[in-house]
Amino acid sequence: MTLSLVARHAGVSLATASRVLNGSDRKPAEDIAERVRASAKTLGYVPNAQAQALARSTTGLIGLVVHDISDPYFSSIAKGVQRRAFADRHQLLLAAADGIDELSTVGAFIAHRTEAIIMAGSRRQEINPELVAELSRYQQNGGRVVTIGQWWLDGAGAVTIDNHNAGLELTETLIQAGHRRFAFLGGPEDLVSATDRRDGFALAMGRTGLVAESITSNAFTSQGGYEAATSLVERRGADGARGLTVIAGNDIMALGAIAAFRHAGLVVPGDLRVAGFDDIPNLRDYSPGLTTVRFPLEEIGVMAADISLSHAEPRTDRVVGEVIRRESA
Amino acid sequence: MTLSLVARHAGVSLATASRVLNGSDRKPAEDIAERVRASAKTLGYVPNAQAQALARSTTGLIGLVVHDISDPYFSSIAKGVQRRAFADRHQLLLAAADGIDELSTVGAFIAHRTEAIIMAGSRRQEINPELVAELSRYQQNGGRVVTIGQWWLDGAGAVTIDNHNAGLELTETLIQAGHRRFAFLGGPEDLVSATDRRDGFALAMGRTGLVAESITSNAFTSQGGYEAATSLVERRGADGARGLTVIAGNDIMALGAIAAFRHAGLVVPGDLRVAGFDDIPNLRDYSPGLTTVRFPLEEIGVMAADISLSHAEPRTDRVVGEVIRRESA
DNA sequence: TTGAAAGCGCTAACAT
DNA sequence: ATGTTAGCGCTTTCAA
Repeated sequence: MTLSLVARHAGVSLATASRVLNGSDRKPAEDIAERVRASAKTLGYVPNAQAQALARSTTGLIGLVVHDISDPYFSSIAKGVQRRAFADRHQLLLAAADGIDELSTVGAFIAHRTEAIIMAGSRRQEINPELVAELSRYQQNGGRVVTIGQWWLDGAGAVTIDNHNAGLELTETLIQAGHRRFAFLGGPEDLVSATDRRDGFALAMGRTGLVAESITSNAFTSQGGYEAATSLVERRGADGARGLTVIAGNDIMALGAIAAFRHAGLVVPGDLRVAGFDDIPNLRDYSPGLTTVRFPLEEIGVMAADISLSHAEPRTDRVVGEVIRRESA
Repeated sequence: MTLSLVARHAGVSLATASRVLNGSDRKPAEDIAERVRASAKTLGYVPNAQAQALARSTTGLIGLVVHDISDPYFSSIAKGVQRRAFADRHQLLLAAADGIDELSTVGAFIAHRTEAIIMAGSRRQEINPELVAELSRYQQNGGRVVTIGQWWLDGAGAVTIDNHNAGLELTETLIQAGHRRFAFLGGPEDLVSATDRRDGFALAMGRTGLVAESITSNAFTSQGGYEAATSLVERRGADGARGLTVIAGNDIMALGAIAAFRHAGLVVPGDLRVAGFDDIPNLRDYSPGLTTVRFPLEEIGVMAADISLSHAEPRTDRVVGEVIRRESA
């Protein structure tokens, strides 16, 4: 079903049919318009977005690249992005970039002429220069880039997450609450968000003259947290671990760590304390309640989409976390 | 940057440039090809997927509609779909359909000429006839539809999940293990997957001559489970609830229910037992370990994408659950 | 107000 | 093996 078929069926020109069916400033007469709509309805006309995109040179597409959509951190963000995009009649192209294929993923988005590309949490210590080049060219051609986590691309918008401050505040809060012996079960060394959290932790420690009993680096997953905790217990023995306050790189690592401690016969918060970051959904169901730093994940997605869709200068929105004390620490 | 610019820069025809850059059976000479590739590279050419789609009348897009992408059930499925689609150089259009906008969502996908539409878990007791009409027409025009959960559309492919059997087996397993007093905290009445699980439960009860002490219906969310459990305790008192085996409509309801029981001073599995369905990711971290019926969520996504991309007759794959006993029941 | 026609960037016959 | 050209379905000047 094409527009010209509809036009013929309604006995009008292509141009007129286009004007009544797919918006325009010029408004055809109401009787004509009605006839066209009727024809469209009976023929089951659905506009071809591809053809429209070609003619208007704008696609109504926005692209989101995440590390792992099954990670609650990213799926919460995705939900926000999708909601905001949909409200603006835009469609969401979703891709996962588990590292190496980031470039080809972005390439695919560019091929599809997405109006914006949102990069969630992929800021590594050393950014792939090819990626930067690709995204920069994309921007020069009118594409908009929004990064989530940190700002790391010239000319791009961003929703920055103050991980350093989160690490600092969480640690200070716990120190003020009387905690003294700390271990940090951090995320990957090459992820800026992970090292920022760790550095914030280290700063708080330094200010108080405390020294961390252990600082490790593992995957940002439940398994990563589990392994980090397991090896911590192996190295120090259950008795050595007792009394520690363990800060994990994020909530799912924290949950994995707690599971590992439990398997090692250690009870949280009885034997040791654990805290995380993010406040992922449904944490309320978890026992013990996890002490964490809350970030409004879905809202972050909305903000990123907002910047994507805006016509103004790309802006940077800052998000600061809020320490949430629960039972685990 | 357009193909014709590249062609001119390389001193060849549009057709030749197209052949070397974007596959074709006809293979231009290697020296020519090299020249074209070089030009494309220096000019930073990226094919316009829209134009290609128009010319080839195939978009390389597949659409996925889920209820809520932040629900681990759906995000796991989405991960599988995305992975499989990406492996076939296809892009994923993701949309959330919290009920009413299902039709417009599907409409948008059709406008974008997705090659297939995967509908995850939206099978309601009474299907919107407009939705069916829209999808049927889509299929007649060459689109492929795959439903996840149940098969409910003529001519569509499906990955069916045997919820009835899951409810049956889980209940029978628990009965054999000596459980006698059951309550069922089900999902929404209008969702077939929810009622199928409940019916399987009821069948197992009937076969053994047992009668459920309570059967309720709430939202398929942690909150739904929490409320169902809370009202159960309110109705029967803590003592009345003690000794019950509570089967929830899915895992997140089960976790919500356990939290509610805990807040009511009841311990699982000490005071009562709880089980769920799905085996969502990271359940291992949860304590007590949740007894559930495992479905290979990510694999289900892969299967659905597989059917979407296949050129053969749309098929229906059946997935049966596997009862996983853990500590909670 | 309505219509005719020139693209948008690319593919795929069809010619050469 | 390479080039010419007619579309793909739609928007949008420009004329009427």
